[in-house]
Amino acid sequence: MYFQSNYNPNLLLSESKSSYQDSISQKTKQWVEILVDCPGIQGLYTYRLPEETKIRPGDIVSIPFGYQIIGGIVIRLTENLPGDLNPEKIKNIEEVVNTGFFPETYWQLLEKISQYYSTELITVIKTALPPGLLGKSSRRYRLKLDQIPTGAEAFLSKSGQEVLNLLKSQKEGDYSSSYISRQIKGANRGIRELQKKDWLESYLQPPKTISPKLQKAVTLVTDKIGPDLTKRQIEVLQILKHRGGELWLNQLLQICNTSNSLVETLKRKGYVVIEAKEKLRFLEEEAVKKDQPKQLNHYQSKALETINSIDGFSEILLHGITGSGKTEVYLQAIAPILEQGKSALVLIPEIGLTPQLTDRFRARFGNKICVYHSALSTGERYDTWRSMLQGESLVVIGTRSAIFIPLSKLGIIILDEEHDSSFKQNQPVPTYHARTVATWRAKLEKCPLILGSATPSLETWVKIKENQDLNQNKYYLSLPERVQSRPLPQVEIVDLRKELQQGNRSIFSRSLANALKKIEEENKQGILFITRRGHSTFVSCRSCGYVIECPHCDVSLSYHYTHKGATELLRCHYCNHSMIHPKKCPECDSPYLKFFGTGTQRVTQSLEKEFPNLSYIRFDSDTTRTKGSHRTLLTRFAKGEAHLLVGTQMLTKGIDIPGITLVGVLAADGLLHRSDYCASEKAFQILTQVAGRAGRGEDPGQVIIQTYSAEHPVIQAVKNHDYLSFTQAELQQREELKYPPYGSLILIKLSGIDGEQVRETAETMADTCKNIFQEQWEILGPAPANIIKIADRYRWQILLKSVQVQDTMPDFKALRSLCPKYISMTIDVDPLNID
DNA sequence: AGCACGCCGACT
DNA sequence: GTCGGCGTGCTC
Repeated sequence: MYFQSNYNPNLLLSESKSSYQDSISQKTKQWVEILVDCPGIQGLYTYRLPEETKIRPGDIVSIPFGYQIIGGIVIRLTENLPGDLNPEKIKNIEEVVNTGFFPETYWQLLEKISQYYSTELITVIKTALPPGLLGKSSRRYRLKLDQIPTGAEAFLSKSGQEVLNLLKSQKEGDYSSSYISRQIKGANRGIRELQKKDWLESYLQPPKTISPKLQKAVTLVTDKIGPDLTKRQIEVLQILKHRGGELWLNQLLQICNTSNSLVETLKRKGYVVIEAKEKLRFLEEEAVKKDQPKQLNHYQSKALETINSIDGFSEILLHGITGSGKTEVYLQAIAPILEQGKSALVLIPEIGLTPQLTDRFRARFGNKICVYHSALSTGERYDTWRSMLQGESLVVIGTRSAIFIPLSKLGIIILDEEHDSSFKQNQPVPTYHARTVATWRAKLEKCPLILGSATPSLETWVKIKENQDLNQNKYYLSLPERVQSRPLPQVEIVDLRKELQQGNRSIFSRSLANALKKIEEENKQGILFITRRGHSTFVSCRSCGYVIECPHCDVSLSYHYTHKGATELLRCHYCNHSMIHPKKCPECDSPYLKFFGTGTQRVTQSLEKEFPNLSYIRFDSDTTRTKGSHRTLLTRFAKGEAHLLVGTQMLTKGIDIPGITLVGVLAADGLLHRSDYCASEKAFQILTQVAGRAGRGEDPGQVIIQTYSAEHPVIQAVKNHDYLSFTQAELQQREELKYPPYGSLILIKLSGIDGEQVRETAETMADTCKNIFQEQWEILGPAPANIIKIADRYRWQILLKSVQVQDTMPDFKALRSLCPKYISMTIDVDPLNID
């Protein structure tokens, strides 16, 4: 009964073991796998389920663990004891603390991820749950006051006396172990001494599963103003009403400059209620001015109409050109969801880069907005998770990892900029793609999933656009027009080869130079976009050609500029090794050691020289490292403090500043020539996105793209704003080679200290792969990775390619057992980067 | 995280 | 010899 309501066995877990079943068979399942979770340890342990106790996955329990009692989450019930555990040693579950915290489908989702991405369930859980979500018991000490004789100090060591005196200062003689240790150094000795004398007892305080910071909130419960109110009381009520009917008590007192007794009277008279609520940090975000839903254009309202008509699971591609008002559609699609008391999950590529977007959500939904991303402090993240426990309807805006937030009653999932590669996790396993996980989650929660983009990924395009007629759960919605029918910017392509032939050695072509002049004269604003190719700002000797390389990786070091007068540093982008920029060439002693490449700094130097009157703001990873600096820089720019914003990749996302009339791309080539199968797609997306920053206001936009490959199909497609023919040409190539979205890829990555050993392992593994996976997978490699050494580890890889899309991945157990301990092996399912 | 177990130096 | 330092490893 417990799991059947939302559980369709054919949906996700067809090949899984019997982990979730109805409660009738619970009798035979006396073993429970529990996720033990406190700072320091997070792992699965098996416990015995006492008879008569009923639990289901997701319940929070307290369990004995070692010498303490801690909190845990029930993951699944099993019949057989895993591994070689001795049944005698297994302890009972102590108590069920909380039931129904996690949505029923949550564990099915995690298990699906575990299977598809070939990752241990526990690793998936660790990725999904913030550590220390549950409390653990704390050790406390209490004096046995009646046993302590007067003058006891005389029998004690110095440490013992200190502990005794500290405990005596508390009226119960009771303190936590951590408090005592903090107050007295070497307290352990004293504690043991007192215990030995039987003057002290120790006990465990059970975990407080939820340890909310409670604070009193005042809520208005009626609108009428009765005759029983004093003038001052009416004033306070009106202030409260004006502020949305609910405030923290201390805030109210401060704002109204009044006292507790007045509010108590209001409570007694039945105008307000005071209740202790969990204090949540995100509610204290600065207030943003409320805004109202905007008038939609024809396409927007048609899209919204379709979205609103959907009930249950469906995948919607919202293909809206840059500036077409996708966000407004999201906002109005979410509003009815909240009215139904449900929640919405909004995933975006990077929070820091899009303060404008979160502001717009705040302005519309106020404190129902909750922002979640990986840069949150543990405390902040913990708060967000705890607030889910409340079951309130919320709008969570977050990055990739927010797909794991356990919102109950999820009403809609939105992935904005769905083509963005930051939705894919490359580094630790599971190498999940948030878009893929979102599809599963929407399916499980029976809610719509909106994928929004100006340049949809080919996967999404094929999946939804080309299949929309076959499957009623798929919708293609198009916003082909900018809001208020503003035109897309003119895109001009400048061939840098011709510039050079005609004697222009500046990094600015004549076209771009003219446009910059115009910006200066007319006091407009623009963006200069630099495509940084991995390690473009390498340092090389002009005399002997020596290039300074990282001693640990197979790459050249990049020159890093922080600020004027700072030590000049060279840094490795891969292992973060850094060294002081040498004055002379280490090889030939020549002083002509210079850095090459078109980094941001190089551009700003040229800018200062050629256009001394143009002011600019640098916007790259060097200037935006600190928290909130994106916002600061963007606000300054939006206020018109500078003519130009000069930066890299980051400029492509979420910048919506009406004043921008010019977008210049200095050298598009860095994006064009890469070995990845999806290089063209990415280049097209990035260039289209930057171009789309221009002309969002009253004045029309202009885009100038400088390149050495003017005839490249990507460049031509960007020039013509032609998503469709670019996509068709690209898809044809993919189909011929059976690359995604027409086939599946799995990348097996091996690395180790000894290059020869890694190579050998890679070879035996590739042979094994050929034996066991041959029927469905073509095995490419082994081959050394593009950058063969990173952080002193040599890297080899094997690529598995399937000529059809696979939705279950092969079992890699046999392969894993072939991997020696000293070689690390990761399996990247649906890799985006194959370098 | 705790706590035990175990292996080394300084003391009644 | 033993007490107590802390380095290592386990907790179903």
